[in-house]
Amino acid sequence: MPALSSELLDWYDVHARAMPWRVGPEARRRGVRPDPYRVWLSEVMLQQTTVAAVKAYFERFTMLWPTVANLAAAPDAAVMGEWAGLGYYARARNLLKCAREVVEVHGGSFPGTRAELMTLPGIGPYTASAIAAIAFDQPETVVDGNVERVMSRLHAVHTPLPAAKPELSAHAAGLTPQERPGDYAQAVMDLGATICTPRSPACGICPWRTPCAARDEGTQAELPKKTLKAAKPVRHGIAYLGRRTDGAWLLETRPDSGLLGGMLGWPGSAWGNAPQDAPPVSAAWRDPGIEVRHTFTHFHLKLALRVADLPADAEPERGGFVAPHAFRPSDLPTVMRKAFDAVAASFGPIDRTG
DNA sequence: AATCCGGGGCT
DNA sequence: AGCCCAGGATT
Repeated sequence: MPALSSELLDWYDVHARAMPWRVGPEARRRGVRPDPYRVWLSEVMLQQTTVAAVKAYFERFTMLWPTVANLAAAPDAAVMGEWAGLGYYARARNLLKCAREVVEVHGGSFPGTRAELMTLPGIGPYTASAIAAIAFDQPETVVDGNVERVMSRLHAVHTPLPAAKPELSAHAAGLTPQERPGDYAQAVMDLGATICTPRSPACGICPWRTPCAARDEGTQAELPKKTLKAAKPVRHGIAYLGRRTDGAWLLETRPDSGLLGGMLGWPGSAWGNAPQDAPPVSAAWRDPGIEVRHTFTHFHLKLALRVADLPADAEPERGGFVAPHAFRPSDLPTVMRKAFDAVAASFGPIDRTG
């Protein structure tokens, strides 16, 4: 009887999904090796993010910056703007730090061991193992949400997450083969993404349906168990969308740390239990009667809006003016883009007579 | 160990 | 409307 890993690799040989950053099992057999830069970039983008959401961003980044040296040389604002909409913006800040460290400390080549990769910004236990296994074919064990789910079912682990993490990691490590570790790592994650899904797993076509302990019990849809999460509170705020007579928008780059850190946004109040006025400049602010709703990781936001036409000599206390040709709504994180989309039509044509 | 960080897809 | 996440940094 073949080892469990062999059965999964056989399945992967047939069912591996094509992805822009992936070297499939067939090409690997011909000796093709993945570019560590592309593996790293894709794995960082895939942190807490689905394949469908990542694809367009990956294509755009690799077109603009084909090598890690190209990315390292890019202006911060360009990278943050291209990352806008993908979320978890600390990833983008660490992406640049990491690229520059690879160039300056490692001569432009990613280190090939898990331990060395772990020292780089934005590369933690999961990503270090993924790069070592996929790009450098080292027998490292990859443990992400998919693997935890697959292991909890294969071994019928009823301990709730996150307490079960060590146990699930141990199960995963016990299955990692010495042969084709890169393909195996991707195979387990593909299995979790396509067959061993959170709800309604497709056990009938699963390559591990026979050894699966949860399927024996009929508990596969209940696993992994999780401890209940706290309910999300509602916060309120006000955002100010001001446009000068020459068409320039009043925007600010947010502080490097914290929520939406380093991203472009509309100046506004702090977000708390109740909305409070905090105009960035004295002006005839109007209430368009529109409320933007947005949900972050740990709270719901209800954002009131104010709009104003600002005089040519306006001197705001916060933020700066961005000329119309330099302003791309796609540079904004989603909540800020929602605010723009909600009121953009309420601004009239630009007065070019000054 | 607990908390802080987006956003999209699914049911 | 609530649920699920292809995690890492910070404290």
